[in-house]
Amino acid sequence: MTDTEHAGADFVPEPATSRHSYLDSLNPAQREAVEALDGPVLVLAGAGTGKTRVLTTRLGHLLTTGRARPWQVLAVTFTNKAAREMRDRVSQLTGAPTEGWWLGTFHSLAARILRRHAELVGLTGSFTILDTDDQLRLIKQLLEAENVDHKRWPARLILSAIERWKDRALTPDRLKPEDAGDLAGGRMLALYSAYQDRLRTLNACDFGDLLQHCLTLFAITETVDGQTRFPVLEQYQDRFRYILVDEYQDTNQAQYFWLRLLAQRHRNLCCVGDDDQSIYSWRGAEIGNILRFESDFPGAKVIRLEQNYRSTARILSAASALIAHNQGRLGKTLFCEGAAGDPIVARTVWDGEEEARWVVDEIEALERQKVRLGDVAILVRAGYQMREQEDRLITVGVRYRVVGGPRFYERREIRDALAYLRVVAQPADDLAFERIINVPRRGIGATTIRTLSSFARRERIPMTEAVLRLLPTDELTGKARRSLGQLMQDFDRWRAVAGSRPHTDLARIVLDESGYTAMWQAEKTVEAQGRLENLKELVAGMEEFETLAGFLEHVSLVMEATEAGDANAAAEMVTLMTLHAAKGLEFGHVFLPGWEEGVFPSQRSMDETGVAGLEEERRLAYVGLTRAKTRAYISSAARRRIYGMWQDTLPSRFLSEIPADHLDRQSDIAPASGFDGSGYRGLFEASRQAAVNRRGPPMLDDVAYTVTPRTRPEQPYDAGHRVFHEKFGPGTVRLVDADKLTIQFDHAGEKKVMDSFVVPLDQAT
DNA sequence: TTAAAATCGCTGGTC
DNA sequence: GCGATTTTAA
Repeated sequence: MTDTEHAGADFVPEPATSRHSYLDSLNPAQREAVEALDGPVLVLAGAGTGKTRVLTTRLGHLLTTGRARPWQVLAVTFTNKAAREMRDRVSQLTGAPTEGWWLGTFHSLAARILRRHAELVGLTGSFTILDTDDQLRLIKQLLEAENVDHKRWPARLILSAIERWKDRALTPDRLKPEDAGDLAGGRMLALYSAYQDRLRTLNACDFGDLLQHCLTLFAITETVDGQTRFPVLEQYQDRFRYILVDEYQDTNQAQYFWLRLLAQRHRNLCCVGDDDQSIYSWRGAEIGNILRFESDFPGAKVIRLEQNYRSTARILSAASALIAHNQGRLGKTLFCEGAAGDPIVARTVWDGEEEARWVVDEIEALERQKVRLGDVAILVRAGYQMREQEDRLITVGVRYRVVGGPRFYERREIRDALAYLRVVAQPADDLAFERIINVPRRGIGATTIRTLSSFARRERIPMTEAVLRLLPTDELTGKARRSLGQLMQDFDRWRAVAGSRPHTDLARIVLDESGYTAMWQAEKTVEAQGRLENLKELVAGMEEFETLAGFLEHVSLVMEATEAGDANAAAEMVTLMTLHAAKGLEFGHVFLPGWEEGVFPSQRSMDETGVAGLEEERRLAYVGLTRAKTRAYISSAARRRIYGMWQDTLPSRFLSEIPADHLDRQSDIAPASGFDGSGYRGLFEASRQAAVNRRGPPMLDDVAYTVTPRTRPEQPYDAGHRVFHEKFGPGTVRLVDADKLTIQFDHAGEKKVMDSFVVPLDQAT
């Protein structure tokens, strides 16, 4: 391995015998978690028990004691934010340089491995990473090509089926027809295969592929002296002497395989997580991974972090009592040394509007008590609950921010600009090409695009290649033909620029010469003005990166939201977000509106996955409560307008699962009847699915990679043959030049066309 | 090609 | 009941 990984070699670690002052401030369990370096370790870190501290200290400890060099440690997180935080804190702790560390998200680390061996899975090192938009566009095309009713089987649904399979490391060849059921009218497996084929043609990956292709690489074997070896896998197994994983309860099956294979050699795998905070099953997370840890890794040491440093005793007991209603959990007993604190306010109000009024009134009261607004959060179950909270906050004039809004890189102008750059960097990136082919307007309409894409698909070539092949023919008509010719020339020129000038210059040139900037300038609206600003910001943001490819990778893997407001302003704003978005955060005062049956727990979640769904909702409630340091406020409305219809609602069963003496029950209306689950129980049983009782860990067996041969129907034509062309009608072949035919059409004159556009006349019926 | 009309769907959302 | 997307009409 030749790269910058040895940059940390000049860092001299302390001898292992010296005292490490950073250990002194840890409690015994934390200290044990930091010092148990060898063998498999599971750190069960309850909410607010100093998990991040343990993770970073452990990582620092590995390096300071000289047990491992930075490039021998693999540290994996789920989000870029977590990775950044860990990187910052460890380098602060050890003073070691951070280059060359294998610290990052699953996807960025997998991409790093994959880029080095891309050829082995049929990609090149410059492969593109697609986002959801690209994926959906691709799937829509495939649905059309496969003649699937896209009303009945929306692209979103097809995509999520594919993603769930990838989460479980199920490639198309590992699926049986019954796995797909009647999805896409029985065409689902064909669609999945076609999707993968198409990605390979595009030299592209989706996020799932980053992991999946790694597994394929790891499964590559060779025979040396009659012994089976795994050349790629062993290389990384040898390298990573210590592996550290954050949020292990959120790992999916593919990630589990990936970790397990990498850890097999040194067996120094430390996973940190909390089964009670597993709230992502709907995107493939397997709580079973953490529940099974001890049996997966025999001899594993399990360390429980149970001392909570965040919340009051009241909040902690309430949350513990609530989560105790779950069956499938490893079990922890959280305790704290702080004050008992106030009971949780549980208020019943008449409707949603009144609820919002109450929440904001309470926030104003807190403000009068000198509580900073930055220390207050409103956590909702679903996005649709945000509006009425926002309305009220605006009416009253309380400053707030919404976490999880639209992101910088998801804005239209940014995606357009990136699409141009992607095509420059990678001519085979059809999805990017299609995005900008007629932006700004160039007179290339739906018909032209359909011609191009069907030709490209038939020939198994990228669209830009299809354009080049069709340009010298008459398949393309006047306006479209001229603009496409121009566009191809432009891209050639830009690619030359890419080789000679800095990529920020390239971006300016491309946006300018393509007419893209002009397009927004022509629109004299405030919105267009903002878009131009964003484009400037994009180009400015590119400065940080050395290469265009580096920048593009950053964009696809690190999709960061740019902060709209200043950081100092954020300190004085109420935070409004979903419970999911709140995981890992803490606030002095937490408002939890909408605790009603059907809303929270969400009816849909219970309908779809029964008891498992309910337990996940309960974990979400646990996450919500444990975000609060000093006070929590729960509210439920007696009726609520859902999808425009008024519905009477019952208080959430979660309220009745919190011991009454921890609650300060307040009500504006007649006392609400508590939840009595009797009517529901049968339903839950009936809809219980096999989600939980999955058997032992499935093993990764050998997956051989096969290249799909390029198939091209042979259609030998000769001068004199009678043929039929969809657009030009019947004609006679005059000249044959490889796949290009010159044909004298009966009604349309002489044209040059591609052979694949015509059929022998006797077949045309 | 654009604008109006109709339709859909509606839990969570990182990489 | 609302907003985004898609279809249809001009």
